[in-house]
Amino acid sequence: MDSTPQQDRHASDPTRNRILEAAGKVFADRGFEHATVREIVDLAGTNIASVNYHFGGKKELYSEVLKKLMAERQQAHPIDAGLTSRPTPKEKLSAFVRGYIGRMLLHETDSVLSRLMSREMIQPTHVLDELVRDVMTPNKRYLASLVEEVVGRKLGDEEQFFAISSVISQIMFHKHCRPVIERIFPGQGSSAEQIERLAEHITDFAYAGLQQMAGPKKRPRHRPLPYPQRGGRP
Amino acid sequence: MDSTPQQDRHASDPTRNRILEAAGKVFADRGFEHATVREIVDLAGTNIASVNYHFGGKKELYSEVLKKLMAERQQAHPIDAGLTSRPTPKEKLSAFVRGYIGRMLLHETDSVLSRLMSREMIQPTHVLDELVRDVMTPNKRYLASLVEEVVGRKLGDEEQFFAISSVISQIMFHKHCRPVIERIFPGQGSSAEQIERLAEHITDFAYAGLQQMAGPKKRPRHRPLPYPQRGGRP
DNA sequence: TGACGTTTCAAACGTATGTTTGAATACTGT
DNA sequence: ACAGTATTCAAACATACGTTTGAAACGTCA
Repeated sequence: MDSTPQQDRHASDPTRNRILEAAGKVFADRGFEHATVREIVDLAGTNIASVNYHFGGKKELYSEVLKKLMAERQQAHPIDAGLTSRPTPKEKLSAFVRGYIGRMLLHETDSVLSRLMSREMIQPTHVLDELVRDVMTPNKRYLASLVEEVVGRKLGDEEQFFAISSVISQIMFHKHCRPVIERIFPGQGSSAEQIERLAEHITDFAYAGLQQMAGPKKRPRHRPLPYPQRGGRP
Repeated sequence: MDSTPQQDRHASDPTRNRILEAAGKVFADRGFEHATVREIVDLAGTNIASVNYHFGGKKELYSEVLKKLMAERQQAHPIDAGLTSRPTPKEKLSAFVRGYIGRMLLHETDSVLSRLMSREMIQPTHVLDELVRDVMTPNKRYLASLVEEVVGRKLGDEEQFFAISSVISQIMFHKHCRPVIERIFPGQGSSAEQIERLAEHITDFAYAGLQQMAGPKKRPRHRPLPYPQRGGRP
C-alpha cells in the first residue's frame, strides 16, 4: 500500500486544489484555447511553473478540472434526485427538468461544469469523449426511459432521438445562448423564481409535446405543407 | 458619383472575394480566435499580407464575412417564405421550422453562417450586437406573433420569452450540439429525408406545447408536483 | 514607352503563450 | 541537525500569431 497515501497527499495538496479551482473558473470564462496559464496561476496565487509541475501541462490540467467537477456532481446530484416514492411520469419529467436547469443556472460549481460542457459541445477538445461516456450517455439512457413512459409506448430509434432532443434542447438553450438571450430578452431569465417558473413551463410544454407523440403513427409520407390538421390525441 | 464604381470595383475584386469565401469556411471551422490568417490566405491562394491590405485586419475581415453572409441570406430567404396565401397558424409554424432547419443543416453558404452565429452565441465577439439587431430581433418579432397566433391570445413578456425559447431551442439544438449528437446518437440526423422528418416532429411537438399554453392561467403558485393534467384547447 | 497608382509578395517585427530550467526554499524522516 | 526529496520561483526559451515593411509586379492612362 503506497498508492493510497500517495493519492491522498495528491488530492489534498492545497496548491494543486487552488490551481484546479482557479482553472475551472478561467476555463469556463475564456474557453480552453483562450485561457492562459498565467491568468490561472495568478488567480490561484502561485507561480507560472506550478501548472507544469503539478499537472504536466495545460491540456492535462483541463482534463483534471473536468474530471473533478464531473465526479463532484455525480455524487452530489444523482440523476433522478428529488422524487417521491411512486412518481408519475410527469413528476419524473418535472424533477429532471427542474434538477437540470437548477444545477445549470443556479448552483455555483455545477455552473462552471455546465459552461465547460457547453464549450465542449460546440468546440470539442480531447475530453469530449470522456464527457459523453461518463455524463451524457447515462443521462440519455435515463431520458429515453422517461420519454417512453410519458409517451406510453416504446419508441423507435429515430422517434427516441427526436423526443430526447426536444426535451433536452429546451433546457440547454438557456445556458448555451445566454449572451443572445440577454440581448434579445433583457431582464428575463435571471432570478431564482423565474428559473422555477421556467422549469415549470418546460415541463408542461414538453409533456404536451410528448403526449402528442402517443397519437396514431404519422401518415406514411406525403403531406406537402397545407392541412389545418387539428392536433390529435387518440 | 464616385462611390458607386468604387464600391463596384471593391465588391467584384476577385482576390477580395476569394479571401471572404475562404475566411467564411475557416472562421466557421475554427472560430474567430482559433482561425489563423495564414490558413485563410493559403486557402484563398493569396499572400499573408493581403488580409491587412484588403480589410485592415483580422477583426475587420471577420465583420465583413458575417455582414456579407447575412445580406446574402436576407435576400435569398425571407423569413416567412414558402407560405400559401392564407396559411393557418400551424402552417406558418411548420414553414418557419422547416425553413430554419433546412437552411441551417442543408444549405451550404447558410450553413457557414449558422456555424458562425452559433459561435457568436456561445463566445460573443464584437459583432454579436450587429447580428442581434439585423437578424435575431426580426426573427424574434416574427416568432412572437407566430406563437401568439398558435396559442390564440396575447402573451405576457415572460410567457412570450418562454414560448419563443421552447420553439427556437429545439431547432438550434441540432446545430449547436452536433458533435455530441453524433456521438450519442450515431447515424441520426444527417440525411435530407431525416431532416424533413425532424422538422415535422419539431412542428408537431411545439404545436402541442404551445396549444397547451392556451389553457387556463396557472394556479397562482403551489402545485408541488403532481397532476396528470390533460392538456386543454379552449 | 514611361510615369503613377494599385496590388502582390517574401521577409521581418513585436508580442503573447506554453513550456523548460536551474537555483532557492520548504519539508520529511532518521 | 542533516541529508534527501518535494515544492516554489524568477527568468529564459521556443513557437505561433497578427501585423508591418519595402520592394517587385501589374495595370492604366498620357
